[in-house]
Amino acid sequence: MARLFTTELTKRQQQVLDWVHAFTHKQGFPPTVREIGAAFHITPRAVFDFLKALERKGCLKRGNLGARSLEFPAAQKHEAGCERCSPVRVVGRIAAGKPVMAAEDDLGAVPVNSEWLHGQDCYALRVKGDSMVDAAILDGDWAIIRKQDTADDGDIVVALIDDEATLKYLHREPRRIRLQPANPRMKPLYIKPEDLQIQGKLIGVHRSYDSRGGRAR
Amino acid sequence: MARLFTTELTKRQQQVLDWVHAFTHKQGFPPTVREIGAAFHITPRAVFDFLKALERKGCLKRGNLGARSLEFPAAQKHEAGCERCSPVRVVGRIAAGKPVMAAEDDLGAVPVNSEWLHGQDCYALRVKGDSMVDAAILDGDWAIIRKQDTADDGDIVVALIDDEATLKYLHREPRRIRLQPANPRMKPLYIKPEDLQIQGKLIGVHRSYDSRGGRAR
DNA sequence: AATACTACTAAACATCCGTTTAGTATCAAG
DNA sequence: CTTGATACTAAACGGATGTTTAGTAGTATT
Repeated sequence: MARLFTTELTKRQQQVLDWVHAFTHKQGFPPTVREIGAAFHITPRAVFDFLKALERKGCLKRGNLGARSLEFPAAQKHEAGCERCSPVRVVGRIAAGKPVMAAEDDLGAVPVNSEWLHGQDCYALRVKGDSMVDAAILDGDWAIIRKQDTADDGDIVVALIDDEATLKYLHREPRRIRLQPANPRMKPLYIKPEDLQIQGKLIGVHRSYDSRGGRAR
Repeated sequence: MARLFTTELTKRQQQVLDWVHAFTHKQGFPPTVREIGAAFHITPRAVFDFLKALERKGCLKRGNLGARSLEFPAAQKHEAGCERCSPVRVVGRIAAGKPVMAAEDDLGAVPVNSEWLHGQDCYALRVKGDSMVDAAILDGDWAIIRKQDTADDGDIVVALIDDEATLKYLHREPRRIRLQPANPRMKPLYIKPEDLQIQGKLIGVHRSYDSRGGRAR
């Protein structure tokens, strides 16, 4: 083997990537291979090679939607948001067998009113299922969670049970903990106090009603 | 002259614009006319008409770079993974005899995910009462409203009745409009179609839980 | 010397793109 | 009744698009 796999970019690749980024930011959409080619006085085929190299190195993703279908992973830029809000990372989904606190899933961030956070470490989870409907928390809502390992009686908490995270009411009983769903068709979960693992406490809920025409994909 | 120039969008135009915004934000680049057409089951030519109408009304700009060259005015640049927020003015309370659209009450602003707004004129209302509990909207929640004077059947709207603003489900019936609360203990309100004054449509909900476990202020 | 990656050119291909031409139908205002 | 806007269909045009095939040349590592 001649050369090992690298994620390092060559000077030329960096120039191309920079230009593509600049174009995308200025125009609101990525350039075509010929637009890139024109900027560097090279043929479409040369650009094609650059894009493949940049994709292999994880700098962009070539979609399969034809013209201009370039996607850029993660956020490189965090521009002027408003002062009153902070981006809160979305770390996963709850109540459906998916673990929380897993490796960063690149699910983006949700802007939350800074006043709600009180400067503490928070994260967001996308709610799945309707175990909390009676608490006015619906499937698809974003639950804003403050990281803490204790909570008060009656709080809505994120609890970890068998590597599954669930959103439930916390109720302490004499010799056990009751994790109560807010859904009459669901039974409470009883666990031993020493098995209780609280991942955080619910401090807020965000919901979006998307008005979509046509068919959702 | 038959009809005066308007910047108001029709219901259908609004649906198309919403879909285009959603696509752009999700993909990082705008859709092609055929992608829009596929979503609404219409021909490219019909989409072309919509884009021209939306351009005339200032909702977007068709570039001259061929495929996907749509630009959106206002602040919103759609870069993948970069979510931002915009401050949305709080203009009052609802469902308790207080008028909306009153003089600025200096109730502050709520930061809302820009993704939800689609660059359109929105405002926030503090919910009072439990007329919408079954729709998972509680007393004290912030209702994020998009200003519009029409809505689809089944939408949750802000309707003005005798100078009072209420949040209700909109249902059109043969000779009347039914404004339905989401609370079994409350009766629907029937009004004549010509008396219906829609102030906006619910696009989002924000809720904050107090640190003591109860509800925020 | 062999291997692998970089950095390109030239020409071509099938497909996809925005747009055009030519219509149909509905609605509302003057 | 006309005008203008909305909301579409059907078929087609020319050009732009990503990609492929077939190369050349240079560099760096093994």
